[in-house]
Amino acid sequence: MNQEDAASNLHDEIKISTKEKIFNASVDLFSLRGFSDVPVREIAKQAGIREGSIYNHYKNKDAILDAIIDYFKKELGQANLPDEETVSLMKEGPEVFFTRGAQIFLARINTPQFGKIWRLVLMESYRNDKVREFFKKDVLEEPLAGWEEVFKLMIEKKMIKSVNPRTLAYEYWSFVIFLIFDYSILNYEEDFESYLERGIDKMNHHTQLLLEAVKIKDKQSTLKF
Amino acid sequence: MNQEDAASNLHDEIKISTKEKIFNASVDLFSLRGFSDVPVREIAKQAGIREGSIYNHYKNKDAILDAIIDYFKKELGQANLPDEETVSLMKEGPEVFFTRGAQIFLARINTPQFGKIWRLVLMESYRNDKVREFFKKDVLEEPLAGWEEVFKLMIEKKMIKSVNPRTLAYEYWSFVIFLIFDYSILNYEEDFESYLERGIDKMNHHTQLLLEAVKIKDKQSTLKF
DNA sequence: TTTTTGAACGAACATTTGTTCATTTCAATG
DNA sequence: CATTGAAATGAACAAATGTTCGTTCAAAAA
Repeated sequence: MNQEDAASNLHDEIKISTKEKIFNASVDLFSLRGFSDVPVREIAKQAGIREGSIYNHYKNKDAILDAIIDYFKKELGQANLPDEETVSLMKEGPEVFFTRGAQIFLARINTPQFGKIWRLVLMESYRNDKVREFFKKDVLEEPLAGWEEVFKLMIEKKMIKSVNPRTLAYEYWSFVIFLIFDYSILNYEEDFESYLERGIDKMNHHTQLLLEAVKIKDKQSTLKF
Repeated sequence: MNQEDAASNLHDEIKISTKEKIFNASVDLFSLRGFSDVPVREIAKQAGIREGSIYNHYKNKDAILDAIIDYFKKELGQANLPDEETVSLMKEGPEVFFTRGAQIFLARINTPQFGKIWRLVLMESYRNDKVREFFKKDVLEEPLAGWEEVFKLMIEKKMIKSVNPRTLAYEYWSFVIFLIFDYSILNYEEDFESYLERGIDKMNHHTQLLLEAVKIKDKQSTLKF
């Protein structure tokens, strides 16, 4: 326990409501073993209550999953850069734009909860219609459209060659999704934070290669990896 | 029913054993709703038998999943190009190599069963240790190592710039995995065959962009998309 | 035809599941 | 202190689950 936690326990005790305990226990268990493989009784046990109490706070088991997805959706929406910042960051040139942009984005989603819920979302997208719809819309389609705009703008500003911006958006975002996927299946036992650190390196490699393919200058730069 | 099927039914009637019926029903149901959400009774129903009969052919429910994975592993292993062909195909130049290589590979895995089992593998990699190990080893690590060798060879032959072959393998294969992932979550209701057709286009776009970044010639080719 | 053998059957079993509800607990309010 | 209302309890329930097993069936072997 670090100093801050100790202090807050002594003087400023943080009350975790029963509802939050249920929520947190569910995130832990669902993300590890999947929604349908976790009995309500086990959620209660992990939350330190009895199974009946859960129904004082959530209509049923499904409502817990719904709440988790809603929470994630909200948090994810707040992690995006506002448009003005996007435009001003672009003036620094494409390399800086992507490097800094990824840094800022990752810094905002860097909590252990996020790593767990990512895994949960990917898992349940296969079995739950609502989760799949969320994934399709909020994680794939909207970001893809956003990145398409970014690349279109870069082309207009002659920062990169005129290549179909849809293709570029796909190239960029599919790699992000792959990294999330890779984490969620193979590296979820690792700290989300330490995975993100390695992820940002991989992302930079990828972006550098992508820019190398679409850069306008004639001289070939030496790739540094 | 096409001519071939009709003919074989008339003269050369194909007997589907009960074990195969159970296997096929399980592939259908597991891939759609996930292993733990499919009751043994429903497998039996879909196979046209009673639940007790299943245990004449499989030790238990888990053994059915094991059998499916073993089957998939075997089939997937046979889909790879032998080394000699790889080397000879490489003489045609990188563009042809990737285009033809992808064509050949996809032609070999182009069965409806394959599409279903891909989805099943991705789903169960989250919940089943054996499936995850298969995925990690046979779907990620081994192909990555193989592609690293390919790129290393290309660099030695001065077909492409000297960029870390590991990075290039990762760039190439992660896109393949992304396509499989995309299919398994969002497009699994579509024909696997028709998805593969679109997939090969996307793959070619990706490869072309990747080669653009590592090609040796000074003149910049015009990307056709 | 009789015997044998393995598959199919389906009732039965013990567990486990999500959910309900009458009762108890307990802290805030009067 | 007494009252109140919300939260917690845990026994109980029906439904569903994976698996077992004595019996029936049918086709091959004798």
